[in-house]
Amino acid sequence: MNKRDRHSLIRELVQEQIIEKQEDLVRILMEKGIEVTQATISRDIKELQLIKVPSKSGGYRYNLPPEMNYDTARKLERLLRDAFISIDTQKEFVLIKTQPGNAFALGAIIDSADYEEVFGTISGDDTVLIICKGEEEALYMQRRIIAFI
Amino acid sequence: MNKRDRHSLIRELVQEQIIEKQEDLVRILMEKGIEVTQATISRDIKELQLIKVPSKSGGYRYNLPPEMNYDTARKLERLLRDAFISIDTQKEFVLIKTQPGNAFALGAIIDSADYEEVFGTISGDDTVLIICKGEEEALYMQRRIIAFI
DNA sequence: ATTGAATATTAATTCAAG
DNA sequence: CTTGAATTAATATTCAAT
Repeated sequence: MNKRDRHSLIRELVQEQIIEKQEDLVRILMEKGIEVTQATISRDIKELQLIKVPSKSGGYRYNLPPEMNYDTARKLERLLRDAFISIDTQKEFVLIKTQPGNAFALGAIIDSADYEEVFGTISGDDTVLIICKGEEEALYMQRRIIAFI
Repeated sequence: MNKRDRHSLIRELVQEQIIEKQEDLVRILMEKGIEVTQATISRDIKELQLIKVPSKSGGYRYNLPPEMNYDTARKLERLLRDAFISIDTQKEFVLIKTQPGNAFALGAIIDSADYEEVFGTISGDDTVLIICKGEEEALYMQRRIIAFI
């Protein structure tokens, strides 16, 4: 099993079960016949940006990173509904056209949302260029943004 | 300085500065003339449910607990807009009246949101009773819920 | 109930090595 | 580039003491 697969397995596991510590993952993976050490899990957790959350019940639990928060999402939604004109992708780029004067704000929100898939954004007056990490990511971002409209 | 004050100071600090480890808090508090040990900070972090977030830039950072996520918030919003009839508080209780058949779903969402202020909920067919941890908390919950409508 | 000192446990990193 | 073994560092807990 390669790192990529292990990562997605870990993502699943932390959602399904209560993982209190890294050794729990080591053990569960071992039971599945995947041998890794705590060192690797520590690196995986860092790369996946999993967070360790103190739970109400007194223990700890690893979890997926928090989604975009409600306020940010609402802002994005409002802005897109108000000012969106068009969206298109080309290779690893997503180009969003907005009503004049709105692109900068849009770019700022997208930046702050800190999407894993995004390398960076450049905003003008009525255009935001999102530079993604690849073509696939650009298509994904396009879908995500369309979902807000 | 008592625990309550220290807690709110810590909340502020993690928002203002990048706290990479518990010792950072020990040091910062010390500079402010507040002497605490790492043991206490560890307990504080557990009680405040602060999370340790691996940052994009490679380090770690303590942060406030994640807000309710977008999907949950949207569900709550939709349900309240559809089915909300009234809300009232009495002591530590918040009573929400909904269109028949909707209270259970509403209770479930409020439960899943895991509000710090909430002790538990009881849902019937058209009524949700939220039992809060106190009177103040009930008023706060009322305000939060009204904000969604 | 809250805390610190000491300790135990857990997590991150270093340092080869594949 | 990815990993494990060993190590260091960080964090949680225990055990008084207040």
